[in-house]
Amino acid sequence: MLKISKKADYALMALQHIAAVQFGDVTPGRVVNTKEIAEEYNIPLELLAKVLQTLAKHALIESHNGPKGGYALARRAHQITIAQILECIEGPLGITDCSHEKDGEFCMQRENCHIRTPLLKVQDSIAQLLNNMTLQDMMGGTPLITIQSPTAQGVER
Amino acid sequence: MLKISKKADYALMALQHIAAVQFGDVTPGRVVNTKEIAEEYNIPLELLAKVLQTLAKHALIESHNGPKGGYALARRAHQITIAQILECIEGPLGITDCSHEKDGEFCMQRENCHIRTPLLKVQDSIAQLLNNMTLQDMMGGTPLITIQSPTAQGVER
DNA sequence: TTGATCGGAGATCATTATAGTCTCCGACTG
DNA sequence: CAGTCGGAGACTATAATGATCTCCGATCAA
Repeated sequence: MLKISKKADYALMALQHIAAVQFGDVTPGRVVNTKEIAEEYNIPLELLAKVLQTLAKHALIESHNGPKGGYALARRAHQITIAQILECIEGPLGITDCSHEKDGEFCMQRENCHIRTPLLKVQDSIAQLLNNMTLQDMMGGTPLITIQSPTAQGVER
Repeated sequence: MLKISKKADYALMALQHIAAVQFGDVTPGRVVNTKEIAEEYNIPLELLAKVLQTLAKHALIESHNGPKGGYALARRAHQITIAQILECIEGPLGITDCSHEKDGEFCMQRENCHIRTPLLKVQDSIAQLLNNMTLQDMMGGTPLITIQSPTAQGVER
C-alpha cells in the first residue's frame, strides 16, 4: 500500500544518476542521454524518455537537443525535493480521493465523514517528510562507479 | 499519489463509527451491523461487508451472527493503530515494489539501484507515523449524532 | 421449530490506472 | 546534410481496484 509508481521510481533513479554524473569526479558537467540511463538501470527506453520529458517540462532538468545532447539538472541537487520529483510524475500528493476536492465536488461519504480531517493531518505529515528530503539526500548510497564512457574499461554490460 | 484505496477508506470510516457507537453515550456496548454503516456513509453494502469480514479475520473487530448481530471492536480504540487497519486491507506497507523482496527476488533495477536505501528510510518514517496514530486519535472530529435507532426520530435519510 | 436477520465466502464483472510500445516530428551538431 | 538526439501523440496490454451477485451457515425470537 501507499506505493509510488514505477515511473516515479524511474524518475528518482534518473535524477540520481544525472546528479552523480554532473557533479561527480569523472566527467563533471557532462549531460546524460536517455539511452545511457535506460541501459544502466534496465529501464524501458521509451518509457524513461516520457519520464524525462515530463521532468524537463516541469523544469527540474534541462534538455539539450542534437548529437551529444541529453539532460542536465536545472538546479543543484539540494534544491530539488523528493516531493517535487514525485509530484511531477504522479500529480499532487493525496492519500484520499477527497484530498483535492474543489468547491462543489463532494465524495459520496463527505456528508457524514469523520475521518477526513485526521487523514489530512497524516497527509500533511507525509508531505512535510517529502518536502524536507532532497535529491542531495539520496546521493549518499553506493557510489556510481560504472559511468558509461567510450574510452573507459568494462563498458559492456 | 501515495493514495490509500477506497476499501481502506471504508475500513477507517466503519471502525470510527463502531467505536463511536460502542463507547458513545447513546447506546454504549451496542453492536453495529453492516447495513447501518453502509447507509450512514453511502458505502456499497456488499463491498463494505467484504471489508468488515477482512477486519474480523484480522481480529480487529469481533463478529456476532444472527438477528441483532453485527460487529464490535475487539480491542479498545487506542490499541488499534492506523497502520494495522491499513495493512489488514491493503497488505504490508511498501512504497516500492522492492520493499518486500524475498531472498532471490530482484527487480530489474536492483543491480545498480542507488535509491533503494533512502526510499526505505522514507518508508520507515511513514510506517512510524501510521504506527503511532490510533483509532482513538481519529475520534475527535464532528460528533456522531444521527445514530440509527428504530425508536428515535429522524431515522429516514 | 421455523423463518427472518445477520455474517462468511466464493465467483464474477466493469472500470480505471499503470506500464509499456510504436510512430512521426523537429532540433541540433559535426 | 546526415545521424543523433529530444518532443509528442496515439495506442495496446495487463494488473489493480471497485463493485456486484449468489449461496451458505449461524443465530435468535416469535
